[in-house]
Amino acid sequence: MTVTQPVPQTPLSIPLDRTSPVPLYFQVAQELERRIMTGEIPAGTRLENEVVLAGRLGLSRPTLRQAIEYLVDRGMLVRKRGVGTQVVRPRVRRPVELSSLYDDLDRVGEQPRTRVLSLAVAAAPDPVAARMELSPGTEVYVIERLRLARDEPLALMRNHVPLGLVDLDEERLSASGLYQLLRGAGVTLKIASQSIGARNATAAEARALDEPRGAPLLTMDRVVYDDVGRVVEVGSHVYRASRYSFELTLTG
Amino acid sequence: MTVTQPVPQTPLSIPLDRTSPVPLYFQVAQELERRIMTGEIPAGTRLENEVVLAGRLGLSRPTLRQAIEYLVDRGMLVRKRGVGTQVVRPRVRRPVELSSLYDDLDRVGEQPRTRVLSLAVAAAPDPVAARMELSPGTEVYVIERLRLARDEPLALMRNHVPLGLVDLDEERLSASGLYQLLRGAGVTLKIASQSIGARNATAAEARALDEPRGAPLLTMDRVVYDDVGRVVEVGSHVYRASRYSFELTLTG
DNA sequence: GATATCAGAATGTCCGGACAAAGTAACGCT
DNA sequence: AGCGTTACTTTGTCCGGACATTCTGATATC
Repeated sequence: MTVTQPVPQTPLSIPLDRTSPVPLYFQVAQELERRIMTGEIPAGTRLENEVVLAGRLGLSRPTLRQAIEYLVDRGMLVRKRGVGTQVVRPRVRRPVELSSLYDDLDRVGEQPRTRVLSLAVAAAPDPVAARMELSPGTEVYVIERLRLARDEPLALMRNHVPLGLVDLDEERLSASGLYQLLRGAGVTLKIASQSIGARNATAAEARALDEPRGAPLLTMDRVVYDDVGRVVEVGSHVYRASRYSFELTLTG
Repeated sequence: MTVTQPVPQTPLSIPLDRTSPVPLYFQVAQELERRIMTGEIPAGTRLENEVVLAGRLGLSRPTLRQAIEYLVDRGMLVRKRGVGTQVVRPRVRRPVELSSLYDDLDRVGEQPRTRVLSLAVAAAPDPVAARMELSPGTEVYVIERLRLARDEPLALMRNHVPLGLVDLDEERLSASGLYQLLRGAGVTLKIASQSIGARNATAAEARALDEPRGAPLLTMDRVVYDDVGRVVEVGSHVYRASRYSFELTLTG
């Protein structure tokens, strides 16, 4: 038989603030996440069983379970009935968030800039109207932008946004991302369904993106819904494959 | 002010089998999901409040909440404190699963076939070894396959699998997908981190995939971990962009 | 008439307890 | 020594209740 590896185990102690508006289960989850991320609790560690741990922290088992469940959902812990709860190797990236390219670049210090090529209110083309679940010919914002990072062109973006959600103007679109503006207008982005493909650049695209003719491009078509099921944005973007790729994390 | 749209509401009744090994909350969740998917409960419907509904179904509120939570996580319901729970427009696709191309094609009846181009045990190239968290030069399975759908070439796939997890041979790889074999060997695929990009085909790739020279290809690099954090597979694949795209759903 | 306050309704959090199911390991029998 | 059985540990499911927080709309006030 194989020798079972020693499984480190720590008697866990977490300070809780019962006067805080932050829920107790979330305080526990956050603190655990921090310790796992920093390596303070190394991968492979087995947590004490729920009953004991709840007792030690002065919490009820349901509350502690809620904290653990939160981390299991995020892929940081694994539970097995009859066995216990174990810390999984921390993964750098979270499951893809519903963020815009602008936010992504901004976060990693890539100095995003936007050049608004056109901004108009016009009838949505039929295929777009269909995806937006609007009757053909309904007027929507039509936005075409060029996104740059570190002053290098990165992507051509065409978006369609229904009227009435947010007031758009060139200045604001240049200063921040579309999603920031939507969120700022009280829209809660909830679900997006997207399709990622590839094709060669057209002559115009190659010119705009400073790529040679026939250069490979990544295409991304996305429909975004808010928390009440409305379509809030339809996007059709092309990225320079030489400078961009999609990173994502899947959980099973 | 805008006229608030009428919100349909249904007194809900779900038959429960308390002798079944299927948990009650899951019975409720499944039945609700079915009715939402079939349109029996249309989008926008507001559910009765949790207390009343739990009473009607003969369940406790925590149990009912567990069912609702499951569906909220899957993006089919939306909850708002002080307001209620509402049905979101059903989305065709679930958040991306950790499935292999073979399974995907099989499910939609695309008649997947695999031609094993080479299968060997060899030292992992350094970059691969690094991604697999193995010391340089460790021997692993090296697999090269051509995936066909409806007898048309679709993708070139190169995989690296550590030894000791599963015994691979050409026959079994031809008959099913790699992930099926791994799962069959008791490996629980848990988390994958992947990167999707694009580039032009090399001459050899173009030939194998029946594409013209310089055709755009989608590239996908993936590292898959199991439930105890081991790397179980590293894949580096190229797809014909003319015949394939990645579909995925994000939730925020 | 506009604003502030208040009551009602709904979900969010938390507790304590009970039994079931699954996996592990020790035990006892052959 | 090998094998099946049993006991134990641990998570999974379920119940009932209590109070907090947030949102909506009606009421009262200025």
